[in-house]
Amino acid sequence: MKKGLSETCYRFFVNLANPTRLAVLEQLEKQPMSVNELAEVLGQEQSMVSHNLKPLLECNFIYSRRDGKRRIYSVNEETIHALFRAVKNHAEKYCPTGGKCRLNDE
Amino acid sequence: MKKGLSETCYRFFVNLANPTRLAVLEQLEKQPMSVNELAEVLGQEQSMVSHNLKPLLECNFIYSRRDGKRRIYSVNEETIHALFRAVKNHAEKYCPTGGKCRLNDE
DNA sequence: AGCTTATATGAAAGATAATACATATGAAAA
DNA sequence: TTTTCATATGTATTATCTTTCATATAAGCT
Repeated sequence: MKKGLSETCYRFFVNLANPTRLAVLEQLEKQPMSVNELAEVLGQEQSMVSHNLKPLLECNFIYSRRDGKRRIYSVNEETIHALFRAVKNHAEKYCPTGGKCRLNDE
Repeated sequence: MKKGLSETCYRFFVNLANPTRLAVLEQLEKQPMSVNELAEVLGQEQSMVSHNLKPLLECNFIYSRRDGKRRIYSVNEETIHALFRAVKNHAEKYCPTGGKCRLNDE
């Protein structure tokens, strides 16, 4: 198990399989912002957002830079945009209901 | 939390964030096969593979058709190929070590 | 019908991750 | 240098997913 591409994919998808982290990415796609701003926009605690930023940083899904005592996070457009587009394409064709979607019977 | 694209993405990525399911997809990309064949190739129990096929089916990542008493599974090339390519692209640029990869410091 | 092979399902146990709370670090201003 | 604001980290609890084992369904053969 877990060999080759599978293993890379695993780390990749585990990282993305989290509502907070996805919401963070969605926000950061709109504009770069700090942890506190993210926390406020998402209605989550600062520590929780911070915890979730870490794995996103480690896999280079987002970047960060200092700005005085704040730290501004921005998204890796290239990867994230390609990814979200792939999901969107799939969803439009195969998940019409948005929920459980078993189009093909038998 | 979990609104709009985020929610769709969540179901999507949770489904993929599993080594067994990824290995299944990787195998099915090579060729369509049955549960028992998958189980043998992957060195996993039949029931476990079967359990993991279910969510993949529900999200239309794979298809299935009867073949006598067997059931043959095949992959949704369109979605899965696009996805794996996106991961591969990202990995080549941002995950040189394959493991924890924090390229940008500060 | 009864037997065999193939696959799916249920449920409990075990493993893993998410969350909240408390606290620590870090940067800048007074 | 102490105070304040911003962010990060440690840890324990809770929640969630994975896996295994036992069993059920399903199809075809004798």
